[in-house]
This record gives sequence, C-alpha cells and structure tokens, in this order.
Amino acid sequence: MSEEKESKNFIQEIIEADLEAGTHEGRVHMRFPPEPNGYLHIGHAKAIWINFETAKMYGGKTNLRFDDTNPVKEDVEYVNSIKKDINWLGYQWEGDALYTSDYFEIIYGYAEDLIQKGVAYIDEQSAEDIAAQKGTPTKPGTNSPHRDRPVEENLQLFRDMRAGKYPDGAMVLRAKIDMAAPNMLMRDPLIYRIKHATHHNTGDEWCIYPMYDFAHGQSDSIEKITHSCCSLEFMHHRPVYNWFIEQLGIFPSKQYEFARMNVAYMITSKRRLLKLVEEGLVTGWDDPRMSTLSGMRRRGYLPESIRRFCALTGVQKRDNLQEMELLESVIRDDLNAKATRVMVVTDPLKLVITNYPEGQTEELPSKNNPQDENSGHHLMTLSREIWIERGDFMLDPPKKYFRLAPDKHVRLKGAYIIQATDHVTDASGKVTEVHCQYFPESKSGSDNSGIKVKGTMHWVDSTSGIPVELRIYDRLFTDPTPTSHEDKDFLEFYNKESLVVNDQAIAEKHLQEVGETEPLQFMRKGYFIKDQDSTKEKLVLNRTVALRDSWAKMQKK
RNA sequence: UGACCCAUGGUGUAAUUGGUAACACACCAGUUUUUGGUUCUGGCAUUCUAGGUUCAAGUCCUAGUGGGUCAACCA
Repeated sequence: MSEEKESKNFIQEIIEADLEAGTHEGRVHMRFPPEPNGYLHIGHAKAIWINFETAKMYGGKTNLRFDDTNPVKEDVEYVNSIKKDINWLGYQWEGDALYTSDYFEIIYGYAEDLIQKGVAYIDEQSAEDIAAQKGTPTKPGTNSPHRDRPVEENLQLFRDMRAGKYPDGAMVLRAKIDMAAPNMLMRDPLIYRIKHATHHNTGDEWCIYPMYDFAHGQSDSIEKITHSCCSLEFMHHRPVYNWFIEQLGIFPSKQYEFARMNVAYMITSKRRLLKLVEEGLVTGWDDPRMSTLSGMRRRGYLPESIRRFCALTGVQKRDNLQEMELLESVIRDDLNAKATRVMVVTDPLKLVITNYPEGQTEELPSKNNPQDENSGHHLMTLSREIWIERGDFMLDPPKKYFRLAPDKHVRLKGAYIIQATDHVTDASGKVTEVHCQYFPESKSGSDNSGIKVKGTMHWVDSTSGIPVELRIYDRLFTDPTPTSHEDKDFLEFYNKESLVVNDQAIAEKHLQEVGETEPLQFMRKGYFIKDQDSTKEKLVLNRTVALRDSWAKMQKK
C-alpha cells in the first residue's frame, strides 16, 4: 500500500529528474543492503521503507543484498532473521536474496584491473603506520613507501595474497588516489585485506576480502542499481564510490544520502543493543522493549503502524529526533480500529451485589469492537460476586471522581447500574470488599431505570474469570537520547521500571479463546497482545501501549 | 585550523519552485461517548541573525551564528 503524500521528498525529486532526462531508460532499481551481523531495528525499518516504497512508487524494483564482506562478524542466523523481518514489515524483494559475497570473483577481477591500471598497490606496512600516514582532517597525509611499487610486483603479491601465502595483517591492497585530499577517505583507502576466516556464505574459498568501499558501489553496479540510497554517515564515501566506478568504467550507479531516523528513548546501535542483551537487562533481541523489529512485533506493534510512522516522519537530510508520542499515536490509531475489547481487572477488589440472588448467573453480550459494527460480540458472565479495579472505589473521593464511592451510582460496563451500599475493611483499614445493590431495570441495552450515571467501569465475574500475567512495558531509558551524553554511559539511563510484571490480574473468560496474534484492548487500560511465553495454565500478555488517560493527566495537576 | 552536509512552532514534515506559512503529533479549552478510550470544534510560529536583489523572499545572493559529519585491515 503506498502511503499517500502529495509533496515530494528530495529523493523523489532526483528520481523524477532522472525520469525526465531519460536516465537508464526510465528504470528505477533500488536495494536494501544490510550486513548480516545483527537484528533489524526501527532505523532499518525507515531505510527499508524508503527503498521499497520509493521504488514501488515509480514502478521499480528493490533488491535485498546482504553486504557480507566481513566474515568474522556475520552469520546465517542474522540472514534469516533479516528476511523474516522484512517480510513481516510487508515487503518482498526482487527475486532471490543477493549477497555481495557472490560477487567476490568479479570484485577480485576489478582489483586486478585497478592494479593493471597503476592505481592500486600492495602496502606491507602495519595498520599503525598506515594510520599515522593518513594525517588529520587539517593536515595532509604522506605517501606510503610502497606507493610506487611496480605493477607486476603488485599483481604478484596480490595473487599470492589470494593464494593464502601471507598471514592476516601482512599486507593490504590500497587504491592510489591522493594522500592530501581534504576528504580523509580519499587518502589511499584500503580495498582488500587478508582474513583467514570462514565466511557464512563462501566458506573457506577466500582468505582476502574487499572492504566496504570496494564492495558496495561495485555490487550496486553489478546489479545495475540506479539509485543507491543510504544514510548520511556515508556521505563522505560518495567521492570514493564514484572514483572506483569511474576507474573501472562500470555501470554508473549513484549514491544519495538521507538522514537516519532517530526516535526518542530508543537506541539503534547494534553494539549497544547487544550489550543490553548480554548484560541481561532485556530478555533477548526480541524483548518487547527493544527497538528491534522482532521486539516490536512481540510487543504487538502492527507492521502497518510502523510503515505509517515512517511515512509520517518524512525523508530529508537534517538531523531529527522523532517523538515517541507520534509512534504511539499511530499505533493506538491502528489498534483502535482492530482490537477486540475485553475486560481485565488489573488490581482486583471484590464487589458483592447484595440483591443479586446467590447461585444465579447470566450471560451478557459485549461488543468486540464498537468501532466496527461487523465485529460481533462475545458473552460475559455476571454473578453475585465480581472483581472491580481497586482504583475504581474510593471512600473519600476527590471532586469530579466519576467512579464508585459510598452511596454513589455507576454502571458496570455492559451490565447494570449499581449503587455502593457498604464496604468491609481489614485491621489496617484497607478496603477488602465493597457491597452494592444493582437495579435490574437498568440492564445494558434495555435501561428504563431513569438513573443517570457519569461513570462506567469494567469488571470481571469471580466465578468464571481467569488469572493472567500482565507484562507492563515502559520506555527502556529515562533519557530521550541516552547515547548522547559524553560523560555518561547509556546504561546509566536504563529504566528499571521498564518492565513491571503483574501476576494478579483477572481476565474475563473470553480471553481464553482469542488468537495468538489478535490485538486486544483491555477496556480503560490499554492494548495488549498474547505473548509466546503463554502456557495452557497461564496466559501471558504484553501491553503494547496504554490508552490515553486524561483522568490521570488531570490528577497530576 | 581543513572539507562536506544541514538550519521553518514544543516535535516532525510541507509550502504550487519568488506570490504572503499548511498538516500531523504534543499541549490547552470545549464537544461527543454505557471505555475519563473514541469522535468533533477551537486555540497555539511572521521561517537562526544581519545585510542585499525584487513590486514581492521561508524560498535567490553575501556574511555571520548554530548543529552535524569526516582518520577502524567495520559496514
């Protein structure tokens, strides 16, 4: 589904200009190129959205290419999770998934070509020496003593490198560009290094691997990618990208950079995400608090919500920090239209309806979704004793409190109007039971009692209610940008209350019958989804997001 | 003592390419509601600064200011 938007972002303008000029015969071909070294997160979702949606908009294609040039960091586990997450988000790449590693032979050929052309050389210096010669952004670098090695010698050494004659770190292949270039990346970048390591895709076939700068643009070119869109941090790589393409005379893919999307209270650094997992601060990559797609999926976020969030936040080149409120607003909006309404009491307090006959029960219909007339209904049981929310009864209520209090009237959602008549307290004065009378003529749907109430409360029958475990999530950090503090580690902002487990909640029996992936709204509480940890004995539910609560907001003031 | 990118309300994006600031979220005040949910209505900026070009500048020019990025045998 193409998210509607009349105004064009800068990438669309570039594409339309290309289309106008007839570049590449009007072909639009993009790609999403993750390195399979971790799980996809909300930042990747934006990149995926940009590539797939933009290509689709112009009748183009989008490849999925694993940028796997560093064998020591990559694994098939990640390849599989990445594919799954992209599909879940709602996208299907063109043809089979592609791998940069499938182009190793071609890329190797490109390297020999560069050597033949006299613009690449073997450098035998140590990493430290090479770094020292790079200079600084304000001071030009100095040439390597091996810079003018003869072509034949370079070729022989490079072939020996490939043949495995040298250990890791013994030498590298560098492009001969300009050690005085103001762009540090143009100062004779390394393009091949020795790594005697097993690759997830090519096994032990290679012991030399191309660097990013000598693999990405080449792969784009091999796939005849027309618009290679990446995030701003690769901006300085563009001249390098272009230089190689020109030297090699291969298909002229072009790179464009957009600002990555940052979301408040979320982090998108793979390294730091991994640390959260390793330190046990979350239960895994798919912990519902994580910014990973697998985490958001488990949290109950809908893929269409994430897509719409991406559309709403736009594409541009300035730094940005999206508020979590927007994400939550989109999620609530989508869930409001889809979630099945059920009643769950999170902090139970017994309510005895004294004039309701002992032993009697009745079944009352409850709409599955008032937003959707076709959603049907399910039945709730009512009996003499039910559970209500402890916070819904107050002995000494403040002004504008519409809930239950001594002598006050209130409606039990989908059932009857009741009036509190009495209550029981324990030795400490805590209310342990509330007594009330109900008005039979006030039955929901056929109310002719004439009683007006301001409050409607949710409740759960005590004879049929089932105990459930609720996992209440909050933002993972106490600071909107936990990684932006130079003097503090991001873990210092870890929110210890980011997960609160409630194992005393009681849900209406209908919860037993809802599907694994069916979005739920616990009326007056929030949106929930069943968790994979649920067992036959006990349902576990994750809170996706709370409902707006203007009463709580009012109370704070 | 460098190069490159960026600059519109609290946040994020827009502005028919020079024609008089729009939309969403947030916030505030109401409305609706058998969820204090939902709905609906109203309120909330003269576009970083200073010059300049022009009948007209958020859009163009100049100079500042502010923010970001750039050195890994990572991607």
